Amino acid sequence: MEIEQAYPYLMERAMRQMRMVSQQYFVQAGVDITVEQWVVLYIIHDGQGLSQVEITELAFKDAPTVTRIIDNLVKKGWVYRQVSAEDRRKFEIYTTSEGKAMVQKLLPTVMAIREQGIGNVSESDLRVFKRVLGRLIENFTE
Amino acid sequence: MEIEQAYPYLMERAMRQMRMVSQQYFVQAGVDITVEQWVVLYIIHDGQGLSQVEITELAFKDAPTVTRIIDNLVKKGWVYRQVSAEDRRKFEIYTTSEGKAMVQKLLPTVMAIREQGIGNVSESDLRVFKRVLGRLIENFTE
DNA sequence: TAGTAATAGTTGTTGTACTAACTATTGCAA
DNA sequence: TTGCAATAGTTAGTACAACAACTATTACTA
Repeated sequence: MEIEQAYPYLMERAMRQMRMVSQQYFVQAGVDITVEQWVVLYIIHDGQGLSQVEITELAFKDAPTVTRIIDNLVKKGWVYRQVSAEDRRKFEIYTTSEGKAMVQKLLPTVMAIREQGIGNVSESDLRVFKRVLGRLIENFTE
Repeated sequence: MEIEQAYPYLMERAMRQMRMVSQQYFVQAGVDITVEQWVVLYIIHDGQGLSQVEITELAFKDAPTVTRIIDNLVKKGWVYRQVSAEDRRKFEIYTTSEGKAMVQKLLPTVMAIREQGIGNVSESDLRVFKRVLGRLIENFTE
């Protein structure tokens, strides 16, 4: 069937495999966290005090999704919201010490996952791969 | 921020852009269908009489998801289930004439979308791109 | 400065993703 | 042939994705 050779299908499949493997590793590490939660937690950890809009842009997700993921991260005690002093519409989002510990705990796993995916891919192929991804993003941005 | 250069982030972003653009084109074509519904509809159209398990494997989705997508396609009158004569646990799934018409209507759009994504990518870069995707799939399949 | 537009974030709805638990049917083996 | 494992599919629960509608606050403009 021709669809199996189409690049969107291959991308979908690769993403799903990667997500499944990541989730398994998180479970093995004894941490109750989803891949999406990890992405947002890492962004918050890396940029302490970001607003939700800024997180939205960095995570490339929409505002309601980010609201809910942060809700979940707050419930788990890993991040907290603080109303901005300059603009009371805004929150500044920070990691708690538990959140920081979680990032430190998972970071090696995340790096290992990335490496597992492209360990046997040459530098030049990886460059081409990223270049094509960049083209796709451009070509689908009106 | 380093995360923006990581390949999983780029893949996520490219997929999301592509999905958004596809959805817009479907709306412009005046058809109420999601990208996932399109994928499943196309597979059913291409392989008349497939069981849900077979569709599950081809679409690379899980069984409950396929059940619900087919439910939605049935509601829209594009496909129907028929209990298998040999194995009464199974359904054989077929497109209705409306379903076939829908595939014919959308196929050019789908091809155009694919082309829009990689129109300015060289043949050799595309080969490398697909090769790396294949590696990723292998590397994340235990 | 009053009125309105823009911005930040939330809530609700529908559809999909994943897991687990379930029913119905079939296949296999003691 | 009974009993149990495997298979096909569904249902339930939680989380994320996309869209629309909403509140609260800030910024702009006549």
